[in-house]
Amino acid sequence: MITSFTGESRHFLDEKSRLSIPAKYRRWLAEEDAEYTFIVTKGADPCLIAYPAVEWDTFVEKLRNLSQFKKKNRAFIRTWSRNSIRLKCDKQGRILMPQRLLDFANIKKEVTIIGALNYLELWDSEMLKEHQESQIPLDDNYFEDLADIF
Amino acid sequence: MITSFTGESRHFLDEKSRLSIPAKYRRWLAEEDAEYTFIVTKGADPCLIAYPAVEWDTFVEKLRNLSQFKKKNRAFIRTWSRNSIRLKCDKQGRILMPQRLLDFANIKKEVTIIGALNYLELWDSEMLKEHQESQIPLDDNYFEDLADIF
DNA sequence: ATCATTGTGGGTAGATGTGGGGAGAATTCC
DNA sequence: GGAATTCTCCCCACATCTACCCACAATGAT
Repeated sequence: MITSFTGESRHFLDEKSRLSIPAKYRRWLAEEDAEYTFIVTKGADPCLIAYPAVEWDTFVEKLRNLSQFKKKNRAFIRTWSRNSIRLKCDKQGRILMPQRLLDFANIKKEVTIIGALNYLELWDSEMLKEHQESQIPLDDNYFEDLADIF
Repeated sequence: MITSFTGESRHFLDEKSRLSIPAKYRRWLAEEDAEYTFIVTKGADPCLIAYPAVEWDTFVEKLRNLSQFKKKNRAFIRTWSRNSIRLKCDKQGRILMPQRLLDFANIKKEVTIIGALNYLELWDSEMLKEHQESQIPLDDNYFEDLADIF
């Protein structure tokens, strides 16, 4: 188990589409992965998700066990896998972001990186603001539901 | 166990019907197979499948367990086997694609290569866009389904 | 105050994807 | 059987992309 990612920080894409991963997250990763490998994929929300390789491998293990002879499984693996890209930080701790993923999350220049326990969320800062406004507020009902878990 | 293939990339058949295999996939293969051998076969969907030799062997192992005394098994094995071709990358990392397979997948010029964990899918880019069943939209249902697996 | 760390910018060598010539092997045709 | 044709795969070429290196300002730590 990896140290949980928390907090958020604001970074900028440079002209070569490189994005610095905050040093604190890289450091947490270092126990498991000296090469700083992330798997970046499209999120359920309009943002990108970056999994440490170790986390992601546990998903893959399960997907591999799905039979290829079911159409639905094939489509599922295809969709999952084609959108997931294995990216290694360069010596400066940056990741080269494919344009396709940047477009999906509407990332232009300023990026907000959110530590979400076992993964990172990469948001276009503007997008995040808009998205928050349209979100369901975390009202009393939500916390009542949480009570079922804790 | 091989590193899982992920991501997708867009390549072009040249006039000699050669197709470059993305370097990242070749590199992942290199741990197992210094000769970069793939077994290419017709997919269940209208695309081609390229297995690393190692993956192919485990697959064959399973097929061998099917009884020859069932007509359907024989037909299946026959179809599967006759369409499977062992192809080696040339020194530039390209594979010479047999016309018969290209025709099956309707591959003209532009090819989308999808890393699908333990195999690669080769799609004609147009075909992939049109083939609805091959895609699962990244909507709420998709992520709900994910929850069933993980 | 000083020094190390971090995030960002940019030059450049090497890797990568694609095109095409040509030698030798394989196949076909007479 | 032997010649002609096709096929395969090597090589070289070259534009583009990647990831290294160095640099430096801003920040944080001692």
